[in-house]
Amino acid sequence: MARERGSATMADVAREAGVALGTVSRVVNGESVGDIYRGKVEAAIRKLGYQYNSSGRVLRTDRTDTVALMIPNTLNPFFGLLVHHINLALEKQNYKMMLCFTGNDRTREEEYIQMAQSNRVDGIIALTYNPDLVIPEDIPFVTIDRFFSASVPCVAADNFGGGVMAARKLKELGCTRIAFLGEANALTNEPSKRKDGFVSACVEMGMPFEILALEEPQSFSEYEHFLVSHVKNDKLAFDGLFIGTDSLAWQVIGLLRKMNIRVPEDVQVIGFDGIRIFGDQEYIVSTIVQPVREIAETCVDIVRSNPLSNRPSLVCLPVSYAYGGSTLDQPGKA
Amino acid sequence: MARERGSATMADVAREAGVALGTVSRVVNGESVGDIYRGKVEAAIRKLGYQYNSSGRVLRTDRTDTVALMIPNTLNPFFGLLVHHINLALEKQNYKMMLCFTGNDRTREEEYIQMAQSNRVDGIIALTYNPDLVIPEDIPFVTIDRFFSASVPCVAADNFGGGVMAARKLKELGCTRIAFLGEANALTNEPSKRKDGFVSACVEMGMPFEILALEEPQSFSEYEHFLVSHVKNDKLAFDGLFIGTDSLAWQVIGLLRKMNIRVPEDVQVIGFDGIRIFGDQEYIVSTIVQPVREIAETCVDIVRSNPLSNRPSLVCLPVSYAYGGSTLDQPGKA
DNA sequence: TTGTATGCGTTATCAG
DNA sequence: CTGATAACGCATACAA
Repeated sequence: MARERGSATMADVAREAGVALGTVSRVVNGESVGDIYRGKVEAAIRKLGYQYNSSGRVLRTDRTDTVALMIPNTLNPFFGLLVHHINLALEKQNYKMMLCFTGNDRTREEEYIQMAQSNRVDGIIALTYNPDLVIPEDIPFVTIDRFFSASVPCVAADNFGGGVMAARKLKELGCTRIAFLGEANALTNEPSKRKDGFVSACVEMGMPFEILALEEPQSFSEYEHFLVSHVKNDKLAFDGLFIGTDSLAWQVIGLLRKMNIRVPEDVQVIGFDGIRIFGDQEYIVSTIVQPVREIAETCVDIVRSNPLSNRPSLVCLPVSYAYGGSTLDQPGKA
Repeated sequence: MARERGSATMADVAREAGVALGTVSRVVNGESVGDIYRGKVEAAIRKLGYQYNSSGRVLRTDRTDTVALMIPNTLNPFFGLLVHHINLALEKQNYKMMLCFTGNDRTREEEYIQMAQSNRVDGIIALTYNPDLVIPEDIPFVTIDRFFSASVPCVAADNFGGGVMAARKLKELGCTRIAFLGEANALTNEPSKRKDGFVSACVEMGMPFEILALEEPQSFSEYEHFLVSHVKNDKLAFDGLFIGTDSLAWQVIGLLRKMNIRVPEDVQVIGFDGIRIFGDQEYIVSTIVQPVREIAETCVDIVRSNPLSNRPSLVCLPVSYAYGGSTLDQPGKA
């Protein structure tokens, strides 16, 4: 029982205008058509209230002009940022976006990939932490922050460079005893390079450091235990912390304040991601900012590119530092 | 040039299995089919690697199992929350979501409505502040927080009740001189009832109050001017503020702190929306919390309902109060 | 229960 | 430049 909506078809328009169906199609698609014919067709379209129906074209051409974005959620503001910029980048190229929340659940990821295939989306952009996800071969696929193989392009911030930047910045801000706290996914995913860059820079600068890299996203209490155990005489053993994400950094700062350790006076903290409060106000903590817009646009460019052309297997985009209240530099940036 | 993906069709499967096309369709759709036939079909599907292609069904049935969500963006965490819960509610009903960012731009809203119609989505859920948007009649349409007419269902939090709740709460917390700050959209949109409820409760309680309701989303400086002009001898004329959104409340609190007015000791502040930091941690300010999940599920229920059935024209869902540090109650809630 | 045949709305090919 | 016509993949009414 089809709805009564725009029920006129190109055939109806053609009949009304006294032209052939193909001519209507050409007019609708802006191809070259004789002025007289075009006029007749346009009049008929108005008269009948014709509305284009893309389902015929999809069937015929197997192109939907739609890209699926698979992402855990939009509660986390970093994901919200990503969704935002990917949507804008897609829109700019006249693509529509099908949004798929995976909740980091493997089963749902697989179901969404199936769904995307059935729905003949033109490509998939995915942010997933599932190590053994099977990537479909028959559809352009781009991942964010997660390297699968050379045949699956991955776009990421320069996480390693960000780690280096954080270590140098802490030194520049006068820190002498610094540490990294964060998750250490055992896999070769990109974010784990934040720690690697940090370590590398510390070694190079000859600066002592400590690392707490937890394998699994455990409860916060492990971080708490680490920090508490590094307090002597009400003083923290560190005067600078680099923390894997802004979210964790925020929690750590809350804990430190409860422990009567002042931020940034006693210890300076740098996070990672670049989260602003309400999305557009101040940075929540001093942080290494991911170039989210560039990441989004790169993903869209790659997913649109011809699958047969040379696709890069890994694109790293430059990060930057931003002041967010948890360091001793001036808001006027560095 | 169609891609080579799952190029087998139901016809191919039928041929391989030695059955009729219709039988394959019935197997794929889980309709009753003789066991022998089902076995043959399933074997053929596996052998050929057949993948269902929904474009044929869409053309045939005019149903896409897709709902378009029109929303300004996902940078604002309240919108992120809404997108999240609407997506989950849609997924639960096996609907896919087409996400459309309007940026509050009238032209883009209109373009997206066109697009949604061409793409034959099964419904549209829209959060728009555009007063004179033309709502399509031929497609189920639900709005959030914006009442158009009795024929366009609107789902909203109980904004009026929230205003009442805020006023009463401030009184309960010991305030005696209170004020409302916020936008006052001239239109009959739902959020403007926050102020109305506040006023109503103040009058009823016999409590003096002031209102600063700006017509247009101007710069923050007008709010600043209002507050500065209500300071005498370093004391603010108010000891309680109800502010139209958490976002504005946050900005106001920042300003007050700069003015050396302590929150909550000197003045208690209640916002509206229910924004948590990082989406899942503490509330950013003490606030009237919108029942976002219920709003989302109601929208999906309505947009799915038969257009011919009686649809409610306005659904208001109950709000609640939550402590977020900017009031003098205990975290143990009220 | 299964087979057959038609049509959904469009694009694209090919002949005029 | 335009007209006629054949797919595209599937659901479904109808016949067997």
